[in-house]
Amino acid sequence: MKKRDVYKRQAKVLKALASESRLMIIDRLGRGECSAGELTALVGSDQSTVSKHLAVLRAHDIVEDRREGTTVYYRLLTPCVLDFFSCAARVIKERS
Amino acid sequence: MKKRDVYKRQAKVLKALASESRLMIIDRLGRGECSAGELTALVGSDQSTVSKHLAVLRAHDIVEDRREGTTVYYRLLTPCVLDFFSCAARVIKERS
DNA sequence: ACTATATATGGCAGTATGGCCATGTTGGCA
DNA sequence: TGCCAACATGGCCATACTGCCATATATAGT
Repeated sequence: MKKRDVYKRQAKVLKALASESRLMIIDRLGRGECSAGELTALVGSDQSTVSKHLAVLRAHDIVEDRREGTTVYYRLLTPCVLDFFSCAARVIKERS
Repeated sequence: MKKRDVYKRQAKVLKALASESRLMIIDRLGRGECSAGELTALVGSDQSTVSKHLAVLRAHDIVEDRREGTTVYYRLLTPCVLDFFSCAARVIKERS
């Protein structure tokens, strides 16, 4: 693959994560599966807003969902996204 | 600091990186200092566009600049941002 | 002071993003 | 079938981003 395309794909992943709300969701899912409802309460935005954030994460194969009755449970599909937290923490620490 | 603020700061860092052009710049700077002109040629966008990307990276203390005559040289101020590349690569690999 | 080179900035247009409200869909249960 | 609960989706608005062009700034050389 061309190097340019690699940058493009990496930028897409970063964009999918670059949101305060989505980081909250990912951090929570890093501690285990969780329903959309709980995530909505956690983030504190409108239910539709959180659902859209979840759609973004799904579209990027960062999370996957599982329906059980009327409840939809989400979990991390690529747990290594959690590594970004330590990276970001290092950056924030290093520059301050 | 409140957890919420941590997410906000991390999201800002990720946003600063979440751009194909800025990833190209960072990757290049990871291999050593480089002038704004060279970076412009590398990215291939208008000179003003690249200059603005550099301003974003400066504003987030990801790069710093050094003037020598009329030429401005950039270098990574927080080299650990390079870790994001391996993180992103892992994510892309893990989900495919 | 004048000119050329290297970079930065202001302004604009098109597009994307994030939030909300309203509505649609799906599943469980009477 | 009817209804409620849990999510998802469409539409809309305000704001932010990205690219370009034009212009401003800074430094060197004449």
